[in-house]
Amino acid sequence: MEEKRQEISNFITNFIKEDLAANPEMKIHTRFPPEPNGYLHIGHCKAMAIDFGMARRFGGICNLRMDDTNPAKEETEFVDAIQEDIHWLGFDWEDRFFYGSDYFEKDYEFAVRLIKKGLAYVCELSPEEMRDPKYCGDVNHPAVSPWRDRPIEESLDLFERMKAGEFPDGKYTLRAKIDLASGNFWLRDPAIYRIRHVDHHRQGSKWCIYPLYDFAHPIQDALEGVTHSLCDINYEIHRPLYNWVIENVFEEGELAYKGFPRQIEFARMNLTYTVLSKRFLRGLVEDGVVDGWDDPRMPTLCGLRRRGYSGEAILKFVEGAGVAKSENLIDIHQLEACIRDELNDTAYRRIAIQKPIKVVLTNYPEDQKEFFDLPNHPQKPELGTRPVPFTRELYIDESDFAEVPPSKFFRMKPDGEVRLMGAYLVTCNEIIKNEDGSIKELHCTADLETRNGMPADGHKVKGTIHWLSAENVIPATLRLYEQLTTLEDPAALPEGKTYTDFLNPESLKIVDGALLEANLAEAKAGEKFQFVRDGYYVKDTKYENTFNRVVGLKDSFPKK
RNA sequence: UGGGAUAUAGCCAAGUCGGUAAGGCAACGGACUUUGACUCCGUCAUUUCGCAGGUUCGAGUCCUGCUAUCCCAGCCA
Repeated sequence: MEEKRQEISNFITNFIKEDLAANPEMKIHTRFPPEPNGYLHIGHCKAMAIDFGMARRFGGICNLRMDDTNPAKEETEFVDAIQEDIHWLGFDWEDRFFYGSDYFEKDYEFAVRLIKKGLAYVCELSPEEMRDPKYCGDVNHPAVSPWRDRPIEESLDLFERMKAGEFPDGKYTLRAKIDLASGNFWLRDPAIYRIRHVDHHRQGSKWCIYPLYDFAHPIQDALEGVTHSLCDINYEIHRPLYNWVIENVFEEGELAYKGFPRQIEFARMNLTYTVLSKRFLRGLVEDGVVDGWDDPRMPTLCGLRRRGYSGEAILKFVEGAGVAKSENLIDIHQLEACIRDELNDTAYRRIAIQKPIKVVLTNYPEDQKEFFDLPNHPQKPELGTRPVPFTRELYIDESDFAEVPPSKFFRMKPDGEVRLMGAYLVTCNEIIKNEDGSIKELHCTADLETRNGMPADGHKVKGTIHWLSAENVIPATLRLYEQLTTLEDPAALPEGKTYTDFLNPESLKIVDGALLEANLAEAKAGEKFQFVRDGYYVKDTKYENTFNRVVGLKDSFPKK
């Protein structure tokens, strides 16, 4: 099974195989470079699975690197959360944990090197001017910088003074001298350093100039010995710039392999009904729409974890979705199928009654109590059984009774025989109603000749329902979750609308007054169960006697 | 209109030298069932791989020309 999964090929493995064939000595080295400006969500899992997965598959290694070159956006608090989530998914960077900011000194040296080579210059176009067509050009006209031919010595001096803090934000930039007429805008002398008088979360006030991604990233990759820099397809257009930096910054012998690191891009993953916009998610948290970043409805890893997803199931999903370059919108059913598969195999079965109806067995002695052993898992006897008490007064679920049954209704109905799972066959004789016409209780008689649900004469009984003795219940709260928005394709947001316009008002349904098997009071937070005929639940880590539904037995998301 | 990319079933996706369209999800039948679950069996691209031509004994794979969609002009990553 594991081996088969390893054998699944995609275009990235093919590229790496080629590279390996050309460089038999090469040890595959990748990196996962999240920016610590938020929580990891399921979209990040794809990159993580590819970065760590490729290294694992080819016997190589994968670094973890916090990409923190923009001091204005990054915070220390996210760093720990990111590491925890990666470990939770089962990946490990061993001792190779880095920060992009570790390389600020080197970045600076390399920038100086570029200036000296005449490949970078200090530009003093303001941000506004940079956006002005007069200077930035357009598809048919090249960009212009009046400072492009500034003498090397002058650029060197200005750059040093930029570093020394002599100038305000935005006054100067360092630009790579590449091609102002390129059709690829990222080659039109991109800025590689900017002035920002902002404290960095790790470097404090040491720096007031910071390198930009396009300059810093290839350098980080190269310095760490990364051979394959795998990233999402947005960076495809940046690849020529990535290669330019690698080729022009490093001297002969400074790189482990000629032509490497190599950047390879893949399409990011989109999921139906799942908005991964950080701004939207933050808004939900700030506006109190959800419980926090770990609200079980959130697509964050901590949210999915609290919902009851396992890292294994999420990875299986990501791997099943595949790796390609085409735009995609993956059906959320595919994620659900993965966790349902796992839970069906591992979850202990317990009984929960969402909406109780009292049942009185009129022919069962009031002072009698017996125990039936119910299996913890129908297909796995090795998981054992538990004794479940049975008495004259029981509860069944509202949905298991129909006063006027539709056709093919095999559960409890007037004068119909039904099996109480693992116990007796019973027949409903009488419906006792409240004054308002609602059902107060059902009076039934049990066929006391049956044991463990098998009729003495062997006749077939189609319906089986679950039940709990009135002496064996604890009140509990069930939380049933649906998708946060009603938008099937998050990319198809109608013009002028925001995701908030599509919030699903029924994304959380709280069922109070449910009855659970009393032994569930002792369940540990995070433990998972299947509640008979209802779905898979996990004991909420935040609330007493509260269970979050992970997935229903069938789908929880709407059909088209 | 400049540059970059993508196009195989309802949704993903495999398809190394051209050799006769994997797999998963979803769906639909049916069997089984002490969870209407699970499991099992079957169906689900055959004038077909965005469209149109061409090369070839043979094309999803090669060539030519179209079309559609997405991304790019941050001193974000």
